[in-house]
Amino acid sequence: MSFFDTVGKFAVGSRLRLLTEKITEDATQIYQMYGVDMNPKWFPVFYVLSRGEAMTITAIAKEIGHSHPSVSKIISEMVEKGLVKEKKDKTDGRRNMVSLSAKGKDINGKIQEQYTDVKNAIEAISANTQHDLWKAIAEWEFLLEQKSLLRWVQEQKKERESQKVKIVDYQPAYQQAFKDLNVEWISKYFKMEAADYKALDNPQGYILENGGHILVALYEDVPVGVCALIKMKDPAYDYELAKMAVSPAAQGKSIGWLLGNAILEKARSLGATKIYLESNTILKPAINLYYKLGFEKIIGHPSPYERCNIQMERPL
Amino acid sequence: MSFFDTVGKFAVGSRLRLLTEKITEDATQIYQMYGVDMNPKWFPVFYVLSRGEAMTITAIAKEIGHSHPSVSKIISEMVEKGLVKEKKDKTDGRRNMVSLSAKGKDINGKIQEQYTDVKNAIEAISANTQHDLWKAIAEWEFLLEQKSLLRWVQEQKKERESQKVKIVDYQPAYQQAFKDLNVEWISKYFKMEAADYKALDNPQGYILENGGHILVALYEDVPVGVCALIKMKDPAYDYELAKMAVSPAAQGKSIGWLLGNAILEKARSLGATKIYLESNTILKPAINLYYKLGFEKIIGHPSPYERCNIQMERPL
DNA sequence: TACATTTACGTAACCAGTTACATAATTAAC
DNA sequence: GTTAATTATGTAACTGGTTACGTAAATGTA
Repeated sequence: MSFFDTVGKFAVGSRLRLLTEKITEDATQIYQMYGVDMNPKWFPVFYVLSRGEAMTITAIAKEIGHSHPSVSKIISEMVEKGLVKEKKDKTDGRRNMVSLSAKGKDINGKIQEQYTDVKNAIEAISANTQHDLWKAIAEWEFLLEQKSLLRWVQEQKKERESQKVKIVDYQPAYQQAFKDLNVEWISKYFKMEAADYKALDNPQGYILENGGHILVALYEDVPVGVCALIKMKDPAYDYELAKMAVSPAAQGKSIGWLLGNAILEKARSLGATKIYLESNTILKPAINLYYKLGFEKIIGHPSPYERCNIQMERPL
Repeated sequence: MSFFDTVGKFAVGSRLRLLTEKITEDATQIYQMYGVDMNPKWFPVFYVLSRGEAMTITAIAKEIGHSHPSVSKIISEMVEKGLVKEKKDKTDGRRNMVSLSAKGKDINGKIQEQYTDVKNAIEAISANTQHDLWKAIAEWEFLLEQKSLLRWVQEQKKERESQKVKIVDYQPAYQQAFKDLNVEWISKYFKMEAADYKALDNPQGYILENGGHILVALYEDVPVGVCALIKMKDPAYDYELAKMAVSPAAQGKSIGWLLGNAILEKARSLGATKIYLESNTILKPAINLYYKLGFEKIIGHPSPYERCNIQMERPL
């Protein structure tokens, strides 16, 4: 089984499963050794009931981390063996109150020595290791509770992919992409307006030659995001951030974030001290991004666009 | 799920199972995220085949640590999906040679980025822990390979129980036990002889009053083992170790060992320098015990007992 | 007070593995 | 050259869990 040596950590799951099996396989014999007539899989249920209180199926399930049907099955097996007894709750007809029978309590007495021996055996094994399995499990449980493995992997993917993104200056070859990417979202959520066409059909004349700038995000050399910095007439601001668009196919690569930061950097290098933008609150991810980039909501600035219902600014 | 906090290490198995589940549950979604049309459970098989060589079912099973029927099922599922192809071995008609199909190889290309992201994710999780799960698993695998959990527990049990054994001096109240325990094994393997009855019916007159000693092992105050030190006439020896018997019901508690050591200690305190015994080689556990106690085989000493075919001595 | 929602729980079907068993092909032994 | 033992594989049945679903009781709400 050289498998794990070569495949590495990709197969933690498989490896854990095999270890679990190895640890579990002797369980039946161990119970026999102590003359305890119990199925190992009943143990967690047995244990929580051994405290004496009657419990409902779901309460047991929750405590031991099983599904309720699993507990339901275990209980009916234990009832058959006479280890536990069931009793309908008088005040709540749904509840099935389960508790240890006399025989169950008797077994609980016998099992105490087994507890200590197994516990000591596991501690003896641990004493022979450098790395504490028990504590490591607890840490993993905690970390995966906070953030699932899926999320951890997603972050790695995003990280790796964002390193493949290059932010470059606009060139005439990107005009089509600049238009297409913007038309895509504008026509999805709103209607294209006259001002849109002016800027998108002729970014050269309408944006760049008026002192503006455009940045393009390339993913594997394909333009997947654009963003413009438009020179404003209003003396309170230097530039407006506008025409920001990211291809839906390239989501999850932090392209908006990279583009936004690059454009702020560009503005800074041009000596700007305050950037303006306008948007619409139905574009939640965009608004979120703007907040993350340091923009703050302002009120009372007029807009030529019908679709805008929020204005923001970002001091540099 | 406070369960594990209170039950402690007795439930490692359960706890490992839950962690395995938690790690495994996202696997399907992770494959989806990378557009890889593969069932997570196929992965180990897929991985070993991705090295390019055609392999038999059993070779795969052995390498990944599954049973062969498991691999057999996985392969037929993968064949159905077109990921692998089967081919009967020409020189050995039993063998089913399995290898990746073109489609399988294609997926192998796509999956590479997934490998690195998952590996990095797991390393990122590990970096947030104090205790290294991966290394801890490897250590446990190794230790359980050497000695199963059952054996570890057995040792703990023996250790604990042997602490409940008390070795005490003979008293008339133990005469019945002294006789019964000896009759039990003698009549099981041989026939009771005249010399046996003399010693067992009257240990007081036959052993103690002739300068001998008897020790009794009590387990929870019940006599479960006996052993006598009989004064010898032969000037070469001080005492003979004889009439050692341990109840079969009390096996596995090291009683023979404790009794043997106590009797040697007693002999030493009496100033003896050499102990003699005779036995029969069909009593393998007994002979083993004598060797462990430091006895060595000698030849050419006459015995009054028919059943003896081996003589041993132990210098003190 | 009636109706929708939630909760408790059992049953059924599924899942990913296992062991047990049967069969065919190969290899070893007399 | 038979016959016995071993090996490779597939099929069936089992295991210890799950999710999906249905029903009845309790609870919340208009």
